[in-house]
Amino acid sequence: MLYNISLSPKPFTTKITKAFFSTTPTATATLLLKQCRSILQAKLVHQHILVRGLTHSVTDLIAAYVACNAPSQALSVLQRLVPPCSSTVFWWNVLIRSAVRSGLLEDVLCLYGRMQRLGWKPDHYTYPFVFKACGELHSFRRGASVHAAVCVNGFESNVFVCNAVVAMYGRCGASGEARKVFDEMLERGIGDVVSWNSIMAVYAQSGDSKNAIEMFDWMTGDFHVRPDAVSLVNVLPSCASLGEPKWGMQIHGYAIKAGLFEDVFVGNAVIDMYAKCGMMDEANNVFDGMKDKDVVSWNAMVTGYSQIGRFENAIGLFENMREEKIELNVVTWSAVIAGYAQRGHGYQALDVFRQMKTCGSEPNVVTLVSLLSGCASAGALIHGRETHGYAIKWILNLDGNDPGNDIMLINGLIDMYTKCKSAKVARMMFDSLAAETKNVVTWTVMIGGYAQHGEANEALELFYQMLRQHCSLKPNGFTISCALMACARLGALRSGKQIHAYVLRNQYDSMKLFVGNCLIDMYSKSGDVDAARVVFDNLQHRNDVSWTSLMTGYGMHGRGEEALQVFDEMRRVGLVPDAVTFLVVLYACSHSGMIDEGMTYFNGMCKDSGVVPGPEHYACMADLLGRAGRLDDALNLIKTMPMEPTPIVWVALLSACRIHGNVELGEYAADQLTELDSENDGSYTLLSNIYANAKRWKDVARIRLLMKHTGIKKRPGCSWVQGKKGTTTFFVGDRTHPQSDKIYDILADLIKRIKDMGYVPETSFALHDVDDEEKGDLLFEHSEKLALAYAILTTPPGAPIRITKNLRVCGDCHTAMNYISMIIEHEIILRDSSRFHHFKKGSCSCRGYW
DNA sequence: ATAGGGTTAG
Repeated sequence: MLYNISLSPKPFTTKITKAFFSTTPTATATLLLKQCRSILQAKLVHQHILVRGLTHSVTDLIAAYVACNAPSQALSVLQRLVPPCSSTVFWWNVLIRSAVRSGLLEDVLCLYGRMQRLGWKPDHYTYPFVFKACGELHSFRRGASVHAAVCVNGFESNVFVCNAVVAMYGRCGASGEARKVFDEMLERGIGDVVSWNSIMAVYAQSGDSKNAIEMFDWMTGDFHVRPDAVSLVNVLPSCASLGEPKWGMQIHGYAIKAGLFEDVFVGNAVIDMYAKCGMMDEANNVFDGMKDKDVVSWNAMVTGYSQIGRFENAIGLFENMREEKIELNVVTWSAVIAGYAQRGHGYQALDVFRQMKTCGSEPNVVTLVSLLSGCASAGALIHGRETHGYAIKWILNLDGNDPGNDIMLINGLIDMYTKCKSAKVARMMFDSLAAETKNVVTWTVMIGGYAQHGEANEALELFYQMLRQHCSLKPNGFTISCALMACARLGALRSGKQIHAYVLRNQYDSMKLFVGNCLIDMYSKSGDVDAARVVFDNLQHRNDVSWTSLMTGYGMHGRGEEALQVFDEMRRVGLVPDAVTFLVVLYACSHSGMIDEGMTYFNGMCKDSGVVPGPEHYACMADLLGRAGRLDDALNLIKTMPMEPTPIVWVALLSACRIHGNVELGEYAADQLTELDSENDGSYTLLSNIYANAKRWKDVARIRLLMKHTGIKKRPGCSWVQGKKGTTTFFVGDRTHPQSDKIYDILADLIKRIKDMGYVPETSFALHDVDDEEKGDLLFEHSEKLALAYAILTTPPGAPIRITKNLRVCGDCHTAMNYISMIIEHEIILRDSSRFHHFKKGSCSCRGYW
């Protein structure tokens, strides 16, 4: 609080100054004050005035202190003056203005209060400054009370004051109040072009593009007010955010006609408008035609190209800027870094960052945050850490940092660490933050990080914690999407439904499509595809993701016919299938044994829809043919691939070999995988199982040794049971559950009973070379069997049992569950990594296609 | 008054 310091100069005692001032009269004091260039000089003269009692010089004294940038000294003089005193309000205004300019907003309000307590009335100069401060402080309460004072003191007919009121309400997020004041101005006939600009800015900043444009339309139409450059620059961003260029083009034309286009600000705003509408050719025309370009013009072009994915053009322009020696600023660098980051090229982003530092440009928060997102998408932990270090240095070197910047950086860091598989580090950062520091994004990146990282349980727990602890911090659409993603992973139908209810109770209008699609995905993957259908049918707007999510749901449930119906419907409404859509269609066929249909779609996708099959599509076909036992056809198809087969293709063939016990082809596929340096733990397990099935124990041992040597560990199988109180997790051979003994007892009893019914353990699904008896035991410790026993223990009779497994369900478990479903009072709904298995009285919905 | 940044779906 610079302005509260009340300083009286201490007596000055050097001989020289005494000698210098001893003969100076009042007039000389005034003259000297005008020449003061430092606080020290002003203080000397001040001292002299006090000693000599030259009271007439006080206004000059205040002026001198203001000129020497010593507002607190000026204030201390000012405060001793008593009204009426000519020109004093002027000096209060000068001080208030300097406080506004230095960003000392609270001081502005203090000065405003103090001047009134000392008996001065603010005037039409004072109020705009005070409103500016209220606006920047986003303090509606204080702004409104000053507005009331304006009305009481009869300033509501002053156009400057009223314009400031409009802007203040806008900054406080009260566009309705702003509009009221604006309308009153129009009624009084005192509105000017600045008033129109102000109300347009209010709407533009609150994201109300329609109203912003409507105001522009009225202004130029019914009211015949000539817009100036500011009007255009205010309204153009709103045209862009409508996503269609109709209004923007009109205003572009208007700017040319009105001769406002020479203004570099207008040109830049037009470029930006076209760029945001994705019309880079138009933007380029404007850019080429501009006489004066500045760095903003270039940057708008660079980011425009970068954001529509024409990154080569963006980089080209960037190179041009360097050639033409345009001074690159921090925005330019950040935009290029962000461009690389968005395309997942984290390493190039880092490289540009290094160049930036060599060029002597200082990075800011935006640069660092962009860089972090690049590291995140590249999974580059080491570079992420380097950036972390830089961020710490950067924060420490900063004075007067905006706290909003800190949290931005921290959010970026948390996101980077979760995406670089360091969820623990991320969580430590998250936990070390004070509750009031965290914002919605902080929670969302942490929840989303867990959800995507396979720790979906943690994600849901954190989400519920957020709901419980932070009534003031509401989850936004992103948060909801992340939480639903976690439910989808776990197959947590109950939690998913709760979140669905939460969505219905709270308004998530702006995010309807995203949240809706996540709900479809959640219901599909949690075993209730019919609920997914209801959500789908109730969506007002659907996009390709909505359709494919629903198809995935039908596909996972083996309801291939319905999936294909959805596909037809999707094309009927005019949506064009893309690579992902076809992948989903092919999987639906594969899971339902619709081999001919799958072949037809695969063969026609390029011809009919122009989608060239990629390795994923070939992998899916290998899966489809392989499951059906047509292993040679699968191999032949792989051989016709126009590109090198990727690991997933060989894995598909290998798993088909596992199902059909083809050792020779399996070895071939495994060899191909080794050649590709693929570190797929699943492929070793598959090959080992193939050998075990053929009773080639030496080879089983060899694989086991190989895995040991290369340090590849089998990803532990893991199953989740959905219960009333949430999710319970079981790993292979898990004995950590408090009711573990009971669980194993139940399981042993079940196995005994189904053995009597004819169940024979399929020991080839056990990984190790041990005698048959023991292998049986290992099989019984598979996580899905433990989960089933626990579910039987805790589920009320008649209620369905829902289990989700992280890997594919093992063949033995599948058989066992089929038997078990005959002797228990529950249906078993098991979801594994690829599809649903709905066991009901001894039969499974997958009909052998799994 | 114009340009850049962190979180979401198949």
